[in-house]
Amino acid sequence: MKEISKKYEAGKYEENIYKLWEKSGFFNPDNINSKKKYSNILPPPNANGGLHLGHASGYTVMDIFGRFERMKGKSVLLLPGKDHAGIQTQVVYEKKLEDEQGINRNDLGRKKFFQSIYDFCLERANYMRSQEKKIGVSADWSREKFTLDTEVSKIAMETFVKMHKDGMIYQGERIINWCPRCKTALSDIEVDHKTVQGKIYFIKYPIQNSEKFITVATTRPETMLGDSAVAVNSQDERYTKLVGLKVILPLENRIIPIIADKRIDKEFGTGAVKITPAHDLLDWDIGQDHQLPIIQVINEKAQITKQGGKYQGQDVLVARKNILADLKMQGFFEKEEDLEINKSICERCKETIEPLISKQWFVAVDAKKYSLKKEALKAIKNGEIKFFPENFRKTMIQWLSNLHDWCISRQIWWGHQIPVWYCEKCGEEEYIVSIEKPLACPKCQGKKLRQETDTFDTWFSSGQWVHTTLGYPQGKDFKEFYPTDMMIMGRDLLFFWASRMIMMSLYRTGEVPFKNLFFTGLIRDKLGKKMSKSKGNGIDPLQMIDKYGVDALRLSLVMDTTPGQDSRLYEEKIEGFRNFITKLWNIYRYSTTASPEFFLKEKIASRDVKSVADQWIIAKLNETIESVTIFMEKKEISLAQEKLKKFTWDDLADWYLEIHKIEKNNQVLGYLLDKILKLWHPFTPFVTEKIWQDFWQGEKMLMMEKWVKPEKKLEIKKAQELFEEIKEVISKVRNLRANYRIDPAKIVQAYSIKIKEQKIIEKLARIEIIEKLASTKSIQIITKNVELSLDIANLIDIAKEKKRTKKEIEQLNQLIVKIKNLLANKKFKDSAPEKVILQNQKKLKEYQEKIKTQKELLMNITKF
RNA sequence: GGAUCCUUAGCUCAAUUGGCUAGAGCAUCUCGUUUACACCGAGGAGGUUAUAGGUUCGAGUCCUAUAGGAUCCACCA
Repeated sequence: MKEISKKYEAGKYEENIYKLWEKSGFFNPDNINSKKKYSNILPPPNANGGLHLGHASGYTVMDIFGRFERMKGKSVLLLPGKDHAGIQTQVVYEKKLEDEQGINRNDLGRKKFFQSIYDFCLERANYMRSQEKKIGVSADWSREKFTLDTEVSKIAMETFVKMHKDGMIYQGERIINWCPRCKTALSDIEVDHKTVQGKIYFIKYPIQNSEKFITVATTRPETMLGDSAVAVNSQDERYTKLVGLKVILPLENRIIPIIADKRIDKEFGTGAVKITPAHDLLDWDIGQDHQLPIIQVINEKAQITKQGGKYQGQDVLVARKNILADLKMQGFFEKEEDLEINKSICERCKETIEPLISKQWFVAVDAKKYSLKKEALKAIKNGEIKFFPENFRKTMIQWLSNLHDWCISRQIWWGHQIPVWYCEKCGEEEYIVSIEKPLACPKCQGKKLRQETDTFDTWFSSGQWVHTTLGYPQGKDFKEFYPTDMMIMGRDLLFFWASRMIMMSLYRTGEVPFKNLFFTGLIRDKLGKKMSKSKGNGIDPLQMIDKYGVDALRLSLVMDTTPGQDSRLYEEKIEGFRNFITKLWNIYRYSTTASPEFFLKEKIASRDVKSVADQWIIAKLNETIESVTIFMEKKEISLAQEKLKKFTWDDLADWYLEIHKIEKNNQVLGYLLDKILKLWHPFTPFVTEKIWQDFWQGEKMLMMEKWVKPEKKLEIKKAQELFEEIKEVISKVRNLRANYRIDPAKIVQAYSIKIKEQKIIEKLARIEIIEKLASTKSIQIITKNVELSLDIANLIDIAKEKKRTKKEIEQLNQLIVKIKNLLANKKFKDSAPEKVILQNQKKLKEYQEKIKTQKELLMNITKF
């Protein structure tokens, strides 16, 4: 006989099993002959990265649904890809260049720099791909895409051209978030905020032709070089007289007005604010409304410009120090106070953001001809997309409602260069939007054209991921799989990505990109902290796979989780699921070692279901299949798994297998094993396929088996109740034995006037039923179909048993009163559903029976 | 300032959307014999579901308020 190891050695089989699946070709939907389609475009991870737990949990969910749908007979497409991740990758790569070669991007030049990142990403992508395969994702690798692939980017570029035609693109000098380290503009969403301890400075601005001052408060005194006004709240009585007067800007001696604006907070600082339109977002708005001059005093390297006079060339922080010193010397400095400041930082490199005026490209999100914002809102409000969790819909609606125009140009090299061309003769005022380089300038026929150097925001292309990867508009995949069924992502991508995909795909294709949008939560550590490299509290999924196997990791990532809700992960948890995998393995091991002729059974006949236990377990199985299927369809993975686990461990392993040792029925056992392998496969694909292959030897593959259905014909209701009763009797005996330390090896003698399933009760409760008991005293266990008298009266504490029984009677009495009252209540009868009423009636009967037997028992003990 | 989520056993989480005596796992305690499994089995202890009200025949679940925690968005001159 074949040796099977006691434990499932995951590492030994995983690679080969994945190869088996891959070789079969069924990851590719073209090889599945089915009219029913299911598609999920996988979110592309950053090509430069490595696999972390966030990816692992996402992929697990995607794969679970993918495998489930495939087993339901659909032609399933899970389309994988990689994202060039513009700024992030450039930041990483520049650091690498600096560290390894001591050079920067300018040393290489744009072309070489681009090419070398490209090569780097390609190499990393290979690595990343092998890691993704380890998770078990059943993705079609032959369709793998990269955001910079020509066919993908072409479609994304065409969107820009179309948007331009539709009047949704404009170029403008506006205030934007500038990262001095990345040297690029950022959209609002790419800016993070961080509270830091800082100072607020009070500076006196002298009023023209007066001895008086107006004091302004600022956290950034260096920007005063670019002030073009002082503003107060229009309702602020302290200052109404001053509005319209002029002040002399200290250090610069420029004359600027005092203006009134309702956006100024009276309570904050002195209620008077210096206005620097070039370096503050709110000041920019106020400056626009009051037509104030814009004076740029900070440049793109965060240094003072020529406009800043004697401070020119100084870094902002140096300039701040010098300016404060000069103000003090000249008597304009009033005081400083500590203040918590909410600093804007670059999401990617954490550098302090400088708001600057800069010429950038924008997408109008609410243009006349087509409103990205309104169309997306309409679709979402119409319920064209199902959200998991549902309340994220509201969050999305709110965010979209407040959406501002989107700055899409970045001054980095790693990305899609914007398809705009300038004529060298005509200058920047004239530009041509075209994917191909135009032959000549349409105005002057000049041939010297150069392309815009800016690149697109990464989200401009990844926001089109669904329809570009499917080859909109003519692609076969687009026609077959769009709109896709499912999209799964981390909840942090709700605004960044989900919203943009909805807007842009709707704009291009007229349809939403996906019908279901499922969010995973963040994976936190045991203490609920975010995992991060710097804290060193991260868990490496690959290490966990090596140690516990992928199936265990997959379970630990999705079980006990709720969509969109953060969850905690730690090794003990993974270990627990590894233990379950071992249990599954041992169910298989028992089945084959106990009966060498054992085999999996797809179908069995009613006559094969013989004993009460058989009937009971089949009924349990049916119930499990039913609810697991329903839960899966409702996308309740966690509940499905819980139900399955309970059946597998409690019902099958702990009860049915034990009974199988007493009364073997390999037909039923083979049938059960066939079913649980299929049910578990989406969740734990490796171990189930391994067991399956051991039986079928390559004849067929579990991955392609059909999802199971309950066989109601095999079910007999009566047996269920009886078996539950047998279980209860056995538990009661075990309970008594444990309570009174009766040696587990001791076979307790018992007498019975009424018994069913004698052999099972005898074996599992470790008792022996004999003709006549030696002792006249005995402890009784009474149920509907069983009456046992156990010869253990001399071993137990009678007083204690009496007390326990009395307590139970009391409890039952309370329950009975409660239910009786409920059933007597007219309102309850009128309004409660039929099902609930029946349930309660049944319950009442049960309690009444129980209380009867308990009373008998008490009487019996009292005799002693 | 606006919004969302969370608070259930010592710990981590459930509870099929308002209906069975609120369930699991881990940890803990007691005991371990069997034709799979000690990564195991049997049994026990552990709960006023954060607090206070309300709606309801019925509330962990719905509403209101309070407290604590988390997150997101906006603003902070």
